Amino acid sequence: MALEHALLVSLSEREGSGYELARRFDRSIGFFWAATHQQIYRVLRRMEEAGWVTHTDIAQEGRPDKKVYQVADTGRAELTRWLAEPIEPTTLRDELGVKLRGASLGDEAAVLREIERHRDEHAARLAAYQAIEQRDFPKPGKLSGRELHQYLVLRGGIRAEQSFTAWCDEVVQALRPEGAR
Amino acid sequence: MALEHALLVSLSEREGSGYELARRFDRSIGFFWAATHQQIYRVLRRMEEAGWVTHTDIAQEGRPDKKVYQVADTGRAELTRWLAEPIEPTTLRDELGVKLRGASLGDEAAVLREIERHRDEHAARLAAYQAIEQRDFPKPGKLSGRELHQYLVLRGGIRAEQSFTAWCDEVVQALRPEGAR
DNA sequence: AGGTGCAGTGCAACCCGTTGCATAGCTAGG
DNA sequence: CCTAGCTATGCAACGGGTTGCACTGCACCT
Repeated sequence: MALEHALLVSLSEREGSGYELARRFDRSIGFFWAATHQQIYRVLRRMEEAGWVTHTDIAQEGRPDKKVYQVADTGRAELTRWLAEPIEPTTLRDELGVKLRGASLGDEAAVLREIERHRDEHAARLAAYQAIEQRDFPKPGKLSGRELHQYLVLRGGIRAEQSFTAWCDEVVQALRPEGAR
Repeated sequence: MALEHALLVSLSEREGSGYELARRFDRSIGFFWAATHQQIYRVLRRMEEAGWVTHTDIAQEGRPDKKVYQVADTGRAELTRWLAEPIEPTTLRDELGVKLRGASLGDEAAVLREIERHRDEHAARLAAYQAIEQRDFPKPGKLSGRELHQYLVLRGGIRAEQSFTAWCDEVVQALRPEGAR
């Protein structure tokens, strides 16, 4: 149920097409809620049927036309309603833990390499998030309102990636063969 | 695709019924991959059709009969194959980030209370995991093989909960109204 | 000249997971 | 005595998400 509301949040900040929303997600709400263009298109249509958003067709030169969506009153009301509603705390969901748990039933060295690969990928994401932090929020102490919320969401992404890479390092340290230590 | 393999890992350690597996998940692999009994029953049946597992009916007194599943050779081979295969690094997926991101479009105080509630829940999980750590792995330096892997998975759960509660605290600190600081 | 990549929308099929419900008998507590 | 909760399995329906594919036209690189 969260994709609808994530789209409402994003469209409340600025109207946009499905394609634009997909790219925005990659850079911000996507830290907490990823989505493909397919899904976004489908959900936008459903939301329009429900009257939460409306769209305007925009003709472009040299590019395909696009549908720019705006939040309607009903959508704003729905978002407010949802924000006040409690949600279930989530649990981690990562296949890597399953692999590690089963490592002794297969090629343990391969699992270890996989963990190193994931560590590198998460470290790269961490670096990307930290670059955004430095560039867009150089003085976090002065923020308030919407900007402060955006910053705190980014902080969540940073903390998650830090913690994951640190865990991978712990695992690699513990499993690296004796000779390599 | 990971539930099948999580079940294979768990059944490789010890045979068991769907019900037992559901409870085991709550205490170990569940840190990384949660599952309901419904899903487990369905997947076990599918796995049996594929020849990965077999079951024995066990009659019990005063309790319903149960189906105890064992891993077959094909299942063992499949698990080994999967363990060597690369998987995609995951991204965080938590509605709470979406709510925080949209907080200024609704009742901000309610969102803050929700974040505090989640912090408490995650802190409780952290405490539960740490209790398991103390009880089952008092001397982690001496572990190796399967036990070491189990311990490291638990460490992943602990780190994730620590990092999440710390993030919630950061958010609460930053958003708490001036007077309350 | 040809391939890659971006911008833009969309269909169809599938898989995974959740929710609500049903059944059944035992045990423990109020 | 009755209700709640545990053990144990399962059906049916739905909703969310992923994957593969299709079409168009421009820009850029080799």
